[in-house]
Amino acid sequence: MDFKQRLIHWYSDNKRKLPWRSTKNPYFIWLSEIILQQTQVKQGLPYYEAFIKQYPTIFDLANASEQDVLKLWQGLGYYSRARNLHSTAKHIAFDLDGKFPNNYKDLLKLKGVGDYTASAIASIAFNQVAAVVDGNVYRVLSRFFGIDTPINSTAGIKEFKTLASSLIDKEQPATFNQAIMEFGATQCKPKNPYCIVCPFNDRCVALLKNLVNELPVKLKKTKVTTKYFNFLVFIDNDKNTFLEKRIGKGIWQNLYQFPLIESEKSLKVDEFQKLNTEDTILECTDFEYSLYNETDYVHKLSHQHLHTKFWIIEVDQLPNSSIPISEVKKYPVPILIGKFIDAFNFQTT
DNA sequence: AAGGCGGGGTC
DNA sequence: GACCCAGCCTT
Repeated sequence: MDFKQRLIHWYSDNKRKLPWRSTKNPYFIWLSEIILQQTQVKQGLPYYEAFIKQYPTIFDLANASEQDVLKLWQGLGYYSRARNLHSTAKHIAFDLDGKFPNNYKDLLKLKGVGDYTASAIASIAFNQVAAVVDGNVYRVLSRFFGIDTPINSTAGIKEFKTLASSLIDKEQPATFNQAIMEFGATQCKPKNPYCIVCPFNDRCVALLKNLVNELPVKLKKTKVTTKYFNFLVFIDNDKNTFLEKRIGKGIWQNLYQFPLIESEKSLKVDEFQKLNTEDTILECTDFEYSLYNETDYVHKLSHQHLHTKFWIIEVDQLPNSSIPISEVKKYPVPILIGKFIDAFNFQTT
């Protein structure tokens, strides 16, 4: 049997039952693919279920507010996916009259849809012969063929795309694509792959040359920067607080947070007080504050380690731009803020 | 071509 | 700790 035959045979025996595998609805396929970008099935699954329940059609999603979409996306990360998802839903619903693009070329034009996702939707929903290359495919092919071209180099991206395109089963592209990804996810894993029972262990170059742990090759490592965040949790006598919307280009765009002061280092209580006195950040003159967490909570992102302090600031009355504490949970917030809200008992204040 | 963008899981 | 995950976008 050749590669594709043996792979598809393995898939028929070992595939997981996943909800997006029992539909050809391009809206559902698209939704699942966006959710699964850089996200493991286990983590994305509950979000997929929540989205199809809340937004059964692309028109439901298009008619929602971005804030509501972000709220449902809360905790999944890479929030540009949610913003692009909503934007593209509106585009398809209103500009394209609800007609989902049905080929690789047109799918690629959609915001948030790159080569991988366009290939996935084209093959799975429309049976087009378009090879997917995701992290799983890079790993499977680099090991099976013993290719050490860095997978994130321009040459590597091109080489693996060409290779996958030459291997894909033209009679069943949807099955082939899902099979090779499933194989990479559950069998040819990054660490401790199941080579002993692998259907390819008679001719996997990496296994035969003892290079399984060396492949695939990836360039560079991400440099992590450390930042110091001070969130100001205002509370007034009427149980109001402040939230601000994050704008600009950085992390958590369009999500909400307690007013933030970034500092060069972790602030002690007197340093925080000095900062406020000098900069008159707190316009209210009559207030009491306390530090919620004595030791920084360290929130780790891929590129940033956020050393975070929450300062509780009690005042008599906040301006009209404040919101009732009871409404805080309506706003999409970073998981860091969400965990604080859950842990901090507003009622006792 | 390089860097930014989340949060969770594994080893 | 380091690395990975059904990648994409901007510069």
